[in-house]
Amino acid sequence: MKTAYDPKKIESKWQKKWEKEGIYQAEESYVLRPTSYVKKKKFYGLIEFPYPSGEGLHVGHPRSYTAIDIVTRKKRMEGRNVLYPIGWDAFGLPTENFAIKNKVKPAVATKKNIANFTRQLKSLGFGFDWSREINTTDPAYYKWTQWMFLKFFNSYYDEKTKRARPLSEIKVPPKIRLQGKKAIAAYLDEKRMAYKASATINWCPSCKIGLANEEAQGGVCERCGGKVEKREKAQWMIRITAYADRLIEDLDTVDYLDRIRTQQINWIGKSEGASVDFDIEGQDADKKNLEANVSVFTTRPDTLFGATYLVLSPEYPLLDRWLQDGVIKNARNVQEYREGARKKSDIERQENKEKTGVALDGISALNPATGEQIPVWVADYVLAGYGTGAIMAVPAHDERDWEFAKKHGIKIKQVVAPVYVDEINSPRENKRNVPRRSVVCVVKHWSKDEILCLKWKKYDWQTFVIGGVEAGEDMVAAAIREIREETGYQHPKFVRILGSEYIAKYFAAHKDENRIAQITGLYFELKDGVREDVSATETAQHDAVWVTRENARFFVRGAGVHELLEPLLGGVGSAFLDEGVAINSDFLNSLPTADAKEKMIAWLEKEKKGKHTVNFRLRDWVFSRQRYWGEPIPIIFCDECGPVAVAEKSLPVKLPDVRRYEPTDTGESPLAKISTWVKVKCPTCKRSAKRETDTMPNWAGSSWYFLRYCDPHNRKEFASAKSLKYWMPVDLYDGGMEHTTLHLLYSRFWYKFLWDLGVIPEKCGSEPYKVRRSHALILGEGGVKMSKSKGNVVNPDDVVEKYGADIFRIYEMFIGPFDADAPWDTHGIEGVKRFLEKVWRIFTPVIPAQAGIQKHKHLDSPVKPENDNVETLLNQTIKKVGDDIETLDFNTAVSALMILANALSECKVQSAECAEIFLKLLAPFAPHIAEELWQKLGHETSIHVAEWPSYDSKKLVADTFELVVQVNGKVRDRLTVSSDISEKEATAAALASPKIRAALDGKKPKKVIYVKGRLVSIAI
RNA sequence: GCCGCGGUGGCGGAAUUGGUAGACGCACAGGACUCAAAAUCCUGCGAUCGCAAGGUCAUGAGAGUUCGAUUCUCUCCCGCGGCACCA
Repeated sequence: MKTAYDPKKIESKWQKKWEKEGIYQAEESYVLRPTSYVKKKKFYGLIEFPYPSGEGLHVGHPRSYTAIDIVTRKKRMEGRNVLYPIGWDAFGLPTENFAIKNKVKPAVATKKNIANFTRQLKSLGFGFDWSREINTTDPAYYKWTQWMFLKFFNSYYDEKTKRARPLSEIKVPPKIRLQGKKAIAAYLDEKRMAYKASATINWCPSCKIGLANEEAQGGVCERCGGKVEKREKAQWMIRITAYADRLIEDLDTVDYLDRIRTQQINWIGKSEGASVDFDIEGQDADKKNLEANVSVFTTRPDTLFGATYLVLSPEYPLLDRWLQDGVIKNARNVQEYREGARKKSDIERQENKEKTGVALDGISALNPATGEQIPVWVADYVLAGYGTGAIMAVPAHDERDWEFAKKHGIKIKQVVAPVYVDEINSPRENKRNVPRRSVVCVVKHWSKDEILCLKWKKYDWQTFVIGGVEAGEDMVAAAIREIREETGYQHPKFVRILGSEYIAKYFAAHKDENRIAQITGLYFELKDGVREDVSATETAQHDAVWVTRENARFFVRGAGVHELLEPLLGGVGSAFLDEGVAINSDFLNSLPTADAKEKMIAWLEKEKKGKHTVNFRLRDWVFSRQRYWGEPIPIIFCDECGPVAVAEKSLPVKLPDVRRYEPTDTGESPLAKISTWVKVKCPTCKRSAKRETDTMPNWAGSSWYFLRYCDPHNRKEFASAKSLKYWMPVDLYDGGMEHTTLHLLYSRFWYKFLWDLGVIPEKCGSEPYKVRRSHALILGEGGVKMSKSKGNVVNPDDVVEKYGADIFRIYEMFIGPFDADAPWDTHGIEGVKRFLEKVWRIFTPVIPAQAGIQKHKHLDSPVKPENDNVETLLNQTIKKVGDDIETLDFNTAVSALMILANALSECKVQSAECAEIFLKLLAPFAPHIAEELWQKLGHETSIHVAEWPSYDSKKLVADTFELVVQVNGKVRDRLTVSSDISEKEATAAALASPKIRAALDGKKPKKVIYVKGRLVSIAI
């Protein structure tokens, strides 16, 4: 009797059995069962452990979990010792807010939410190893989070070895040691990896919490979406910036999705340049000469000659002193401006980009290159937090400075590059076959008001191609006139180059098609041969100058000159050109031919006026949260000893069980009110002291959870070295893009730090995750984001209730490419339902007849002879499904299974062998139905520990194939031919075809191309 | 503005190193079975011309390379994501 496919009947049955038998439990690395091998290869698959919110599972969760479930199931079937763990990232705001609203304790709410999540996850049949379940709010877990915080507290970053080291290893300079205990302590405090400092932080007034930079992207709170304010507050900070370089460099050693990689690199924002010291001149109220200098950071030291003023951010520290000492004469204006800037929120600063500022009266700076006195300004377009908080402004070469200078009437001076043209050979020859030396100059147009301007001496110019984005036709005409006069050359050619369209137009007008190719070649030459990163777009947006002349020297004005010309020509210096005359050409000529930036840095270093500097956008990690539901920071403040670490043996510092835990407006943690908890004795001097009352951000617990999974029940260590050596690094980690600059960055940093200290064995490598992939969103029906307010949220419980786990899982895999957003489609899931029903129908009737597993040598031939034989398709499917799982192309893997099922459904009789293979391929995707049918086939052990099928590579190709015959690229005929057909035979067959003969129409083929196994292409 | 990704039927999406564009699924239409419905099965399904055989046009637009381009190159347009007064 046929029974209908009823997921409800089978799914919970198998879920219970699998759990009871523990088939998904990872084997310990060191406890070996008699049946397993000593060197069983491991596979560590990881998903981001969920935050157990009150809302329960979202349909987005299973997309990630099913994907990694499929991969790990395949690995298990391939004989790997698989670790696919699960746990809870349970500290944090949403639970706390939920608890406040519903008047329950966060711990209680968490427990309830976890129970609900557990039920939901189990109903989906994931192969998680529940015996390793962890929970960040469990004191046995956060004990180690606190322990690690103390590692940060008690370590410093050794710049020489580029590694974090224990603070005990630091060598305190004798000078400081002589100053006594306090000085030593202060010295050490400054070096700590975790340090408390007063800083301007992002404060969310609605969450009443300080946020890390990463959590306040775009000036908006990551949690509630509200506007973020600036607040001055003493905060625990973690020195992630020390690792900025390594966090970029080591990306080369791992396999991350490209966009994850670039996003991290962007976020860290490395830029290389120089710091330049400007001497400041001025007098204080007592007419005493000021002795001060302002250091700035610039990525364009080569434009130093063009620096015509200096700008300080409103928060610049020296300003306070100068205002106090009466150095600044217009103190009132300056103070007013600073107040105004301080009040502005980040958003206001972003929205209103008009450049405001105040000149500092009574102060000037000296340009170290020109020796010129330049004004000093305060303006809020300079950010306090980046670089030194001050800049040198080069209005001729920086848009922002340009805008500011124009508005406030500040002098603008260009840096001009003289160019030697004899360094490059032309790719083409002139009419007399003499190799012509030529040069291509691409000059960025830096403002709308200025036009590219050429200065030339009396040279014998032959050809010019000149143009400018903003240059009008009249400008070109004027330039032609000028060049005629100057050179006496009567027929210079000018083209306004804006891209190939313009080139084509120009030369089409002159009926000179040859030239088009030449010009196009020019661009290729520029791109491929000279400088790769001059993109086509860039080329089009720049003015181009093309000059063919030997030993010519000319000057080109405009920003970007050096960048673009240097690598091309190799011989450029920097000089400051005023009114067309190179004032400082002596300096220029004294420089060797090398990169202008480097030359300038070398000069600065020689003159002790600056040095090579690298700057990062990344800031230190703000680690304090003024909320209750987080790990207490295990620090005690003592009036005598300062911040003191809680003794290791006293960990964990448990969260006190309290009645009231609402946040406060004062910026203090609710814990501060619990005096019985706050008052403690100083661990060092035993005097009365106070606990730190801030808690950690929820990124803390998630920064190392993957390590705990390796050895989750260890009471002596966060994980044993042995287990870490075996399991780490994670082989495959999937998570959301939204964590790229948060959790992913933090945890990489955290891991590197522990690795530096050696608490993670060297052998594990410096990166925690070998492969990082990212799933995309599941959108609501119609392609909009799912949200409660739109009422388009799909609840996984409902889907499981209606369709069962297997259909749900396959649907989510089939919905589209794993890394592309896809809308939920209520009809689409019906198709998957039909597929599994079909699978059920195909295999149930045959099974009773063949119980006991007989191997059938020959697979039954399909009903329809024109179908390829099933054996080939079977082998192709084994390959396809296996390969697709490796590359996470689940949608096409499911499609391949459907194709095979469709073919099998046309067979009159099914063989057990074929059924077994099909079910094994299906098992990772739909574990329940595969297991049910598998056991009906007579197996007693689970299909999920059965061996993954292998394919016969000889049987991937069918006996015959359809040979396509093209004439001039168009398909004219298709012939069914034997797979081992030779080129000669194929060509002959093609030419013999009547349709082809008709298409040839008596003409003789010029060329015949044969592509093996595919086509014959005839050109006439 | 900068960086990254993408643009293919009514829809989600396939297409190996350039080699039959539209696999698989959905929706839709017609048919078989049925008293009927559901389920299932069969057929069709990019546009256009044609009774048909077959032809022509089609992968955001325009060009280029090629016997042959969704794929490679160039330009332009549009969408998404990230960063953004980062010097």
